[in-house]
Amino acid sequence: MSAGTALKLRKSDLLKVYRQLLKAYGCQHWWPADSPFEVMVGAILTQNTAWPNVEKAIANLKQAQLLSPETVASASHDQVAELIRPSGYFNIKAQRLQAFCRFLLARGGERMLRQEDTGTLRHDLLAVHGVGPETADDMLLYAFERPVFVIDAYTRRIFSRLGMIVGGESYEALRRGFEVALGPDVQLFNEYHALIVRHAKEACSKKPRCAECCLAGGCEEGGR
DNA sequence: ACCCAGGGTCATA
DNA sequence: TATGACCATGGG
Repeated sequence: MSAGTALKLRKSDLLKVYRQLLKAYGCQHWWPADSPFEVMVGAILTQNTAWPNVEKAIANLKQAQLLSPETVASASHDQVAELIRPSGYFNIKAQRLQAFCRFLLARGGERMLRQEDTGTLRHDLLAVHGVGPETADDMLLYAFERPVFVIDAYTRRIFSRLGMIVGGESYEALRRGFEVALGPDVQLFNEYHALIVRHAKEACSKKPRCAECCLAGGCEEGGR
């Protein structure tokens, strides 16, 4: 629902930050995956987990020929769990992965879901056990190519450090804030979030605050 | 030997 | 509504 006071973000400010990031890092070509289904799997596996661990898990699934909704859904819990072990939380995530694949199959597959409007699709994704706001939005933006702005811990840290948000806003408030300010733009949202992650991961992760940050307002800090 | 990572769910107050 | 516990591996 709408928060009492809608988050006020200026388009010019957001675009300024975007240009700084783009200039510093260049085009990121996200999401790192070979197919939309792989994007969705990655979105679940990367929950609170470092990406290199997810890559190992996905490689295991590929090697076992388990990178399709049908095969994941029909495999045993233990087999899936064992394959995705490197991504952490493997019991929970095996359950989530299989629940999601069952959902895909029950809906007639990815092709059918593509025909839903964005609002309906988002609602349906969120109804799957283990798919929360960020996971759903990763899927919507990077697998379904819908103009949904993804909010994650990095987004909160960077923009609160820049003084553009407080940081404690609800997920929905932030998402709507960015979407309203920028206007629907799949390519922009895609690149923007990719750049945010790139910056957060590699920029000033070792210093509390980076003086030569590519963002003029100052960098995020490493800790939580 | 810590700290933390591209979250989400569930139980309590 | 809002915290806290829990899930678990691997890199710094």
